[in-house]
Amino acid sequence: MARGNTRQRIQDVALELFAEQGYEKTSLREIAERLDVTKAALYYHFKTKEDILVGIFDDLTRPMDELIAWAKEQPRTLETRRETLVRYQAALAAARPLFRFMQENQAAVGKLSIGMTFKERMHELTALLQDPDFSVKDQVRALSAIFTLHAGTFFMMNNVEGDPEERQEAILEVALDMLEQAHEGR
Amino acid sequence: MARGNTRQRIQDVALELFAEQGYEKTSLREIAERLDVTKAALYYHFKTKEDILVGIFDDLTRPMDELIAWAKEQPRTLETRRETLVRYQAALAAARPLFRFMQENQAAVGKLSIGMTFKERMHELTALLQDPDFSVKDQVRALSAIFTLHAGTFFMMNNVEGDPEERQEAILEVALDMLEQAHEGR
Amino acid sequence: MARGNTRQRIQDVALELFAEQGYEKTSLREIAERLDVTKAALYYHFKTKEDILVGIFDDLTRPMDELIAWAKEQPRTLETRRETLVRYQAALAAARPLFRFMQENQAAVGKLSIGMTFKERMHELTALLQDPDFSVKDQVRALSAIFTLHAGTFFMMNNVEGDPEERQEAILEVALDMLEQAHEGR
Amino acid sequence: MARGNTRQRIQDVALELFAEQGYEKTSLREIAERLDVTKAALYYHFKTKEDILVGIFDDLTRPMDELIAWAKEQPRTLETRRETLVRYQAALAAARPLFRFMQENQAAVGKLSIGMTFKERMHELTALLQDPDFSVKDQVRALSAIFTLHAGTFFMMNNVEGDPEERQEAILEVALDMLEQAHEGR
DNA sequence: AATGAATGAGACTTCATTCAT
DNA sequence: AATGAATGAAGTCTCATTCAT
Repeated sequence: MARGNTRQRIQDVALELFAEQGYEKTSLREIAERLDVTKAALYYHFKTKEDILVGIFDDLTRPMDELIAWAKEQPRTLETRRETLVRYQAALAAARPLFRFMQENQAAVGKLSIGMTFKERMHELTALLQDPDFSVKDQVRALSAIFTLHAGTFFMMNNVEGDPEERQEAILEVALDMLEQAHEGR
Repeated sequence: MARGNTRQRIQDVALELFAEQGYEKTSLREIAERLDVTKAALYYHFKTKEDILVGIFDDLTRPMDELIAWAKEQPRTLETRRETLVRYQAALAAARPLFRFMQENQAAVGKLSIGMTFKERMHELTALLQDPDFSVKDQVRALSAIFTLHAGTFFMMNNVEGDPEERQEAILEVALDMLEQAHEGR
Repeated sequence: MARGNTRQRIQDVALELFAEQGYEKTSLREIAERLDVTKAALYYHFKTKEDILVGIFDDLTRPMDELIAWAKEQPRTLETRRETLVRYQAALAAARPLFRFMQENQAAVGKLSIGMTFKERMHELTALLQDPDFSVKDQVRALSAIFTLHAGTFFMMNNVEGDPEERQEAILEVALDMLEQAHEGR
Repeated sequence: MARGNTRQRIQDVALELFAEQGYEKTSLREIAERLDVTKAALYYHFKTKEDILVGIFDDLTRPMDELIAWAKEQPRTLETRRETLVRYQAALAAARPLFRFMQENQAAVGKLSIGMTFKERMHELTALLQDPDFSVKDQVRALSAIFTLHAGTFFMMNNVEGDPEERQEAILEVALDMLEQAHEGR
């Protein structure tokens, strides 16, 4: 019935299942069944299982890539870094299943060709928050700012009170505080 | 020939491989080969593959359980919480492969019977750092202190300069700072 | 090459082997080899080993079901019951491998989901031969009529002389005699 | 605690399980567990799994062997045959689990070295009921007498009313009637 | 009289993948 | 754009059996 969008639908369902059960634990049979297609149909659209994952990454990491590209062109100021955190939190919220998947499947995906790409991205991003004259402690602070956003988005849900929006705001504030403290050098 | 310690050796090798490649990706054949035993021998010592994992958990989460037990008996003061963080970092370092494994295999392990148990432990631990009159932001700070330790132990290695000890010290300092800020209510 | 009939061929070969060696003793490898297919091919057509058996039952018990259905609609007279025995002997001959299999594999099959279904069928069939005012002895006679057919079809081959047809006739006669004696109440 | 009778206990438990689940489906682990011994202990008393079965047969078929031996020495009269049936029903009742097991596991046991032995026994027994000048129909009758006892002991329980003793009596009566009819040649 | 540890064979099952149609 | 049929490799697990102690 709906036609031409099958490729997209495969990716959607796949990501959902990968995030829920892990990449290894999710079989193509499951994906196909959920879409009411045969396994062979998946192979019309993707060359391998890994390819489905790569496709998802290509689509969903774009916001992050754009964020990195943008940040690289800005002056390395506190203000830029604040904005980077703000945007990163938004990216996290937007591509939540992808990030959740990546956080929970590092081991499984580690050896796929995309794995490195992701770690590289993380590395680039965190590097942008660092300043040449940060002390070790300040470097930790800057990094921790990023991870506060991560942990906040994925783990705090059940451990902290407050309505979601209030919580998200608080998380961002804490992350920004850490960034600032790194810059204050104290 | 080697006698009596086979069970332990299985657990050691298994954890190593699970951490390296993920639980799903690691086959019993691999574990057996590495130990130069047959697969059937594994089944003499453990009823299922999952059982191997459970065995590992039972052994390695003891330090964490003891930490929680200890913290529960202390007065809920800043001083107790500082000490909790200090000890937690040590526990993290001691059971590093286990924690690395858990961090990277949440999806795969999520549905095993141990999953919940671990999340419960985390919940209890983080709850001990919280104070009834913390603002939402302070709650985030307290939680972030724990995750700073985690991220510091597992992700910072390649992203922050300095020799390992210096780094560990810096990480702990940052975590303690966050805890203090939560208590200062600022 | 051969096409479309694989499912049927699997069932045929499986029943043959099950009857010959028993259900437990027959491995899927054996079935596959005899068909010159891979084991995996079996799983394309049947979800489990048990499923193969269920498929066979569904197909081969139909004659018996039809016999029961037919008998239920008839008046409960001696004449109907005579006809029931006649038809049952024919059904027995037609689905001989199935019945032989069931007779020899009761233990193995007892716990499969079909087991009960079969016992129920037998129960229904034997009930149709009983009359409300039969004495206990006459009830035994009616039941024995059925079992004479069974025993006759499967055990007498080597124990009784005469050519097969003559034997089958004699078996039926004896069974009918017993039925009549039950009705005569003597 | 109880000592020296382990061999017997193994046989008892084994027969129980074999009868219940079939020979193939019953594992030595199960038997050992039920006895609270290790599998290796079974091997102290029996050389193989099949050996356990052979042991059971050797013990429990004795009554049947004695019955056959006795019958062989008697004159081939109707009276002897009546007595043979009476004694056979008693033997059936006494060694019920064994017979039930044999009836339900023919396929599985068929190839064991004992299998033939049992069929031979049955053959000898049924032969003793036959007379040289029986018509085919009378041969069937004589055979059916035996199978009436079998069916009566194992299948009629739920299909015929009356208290057990009454039922057993009726079964025997029917079997004897058949035998007599064979002799009457009608 | 029995155990603890281990093995080799083989069972059922699932998976990603292919290819003619 | 997709299916039906099949495969080869591999996985988890169970079993009967052995043997030093």
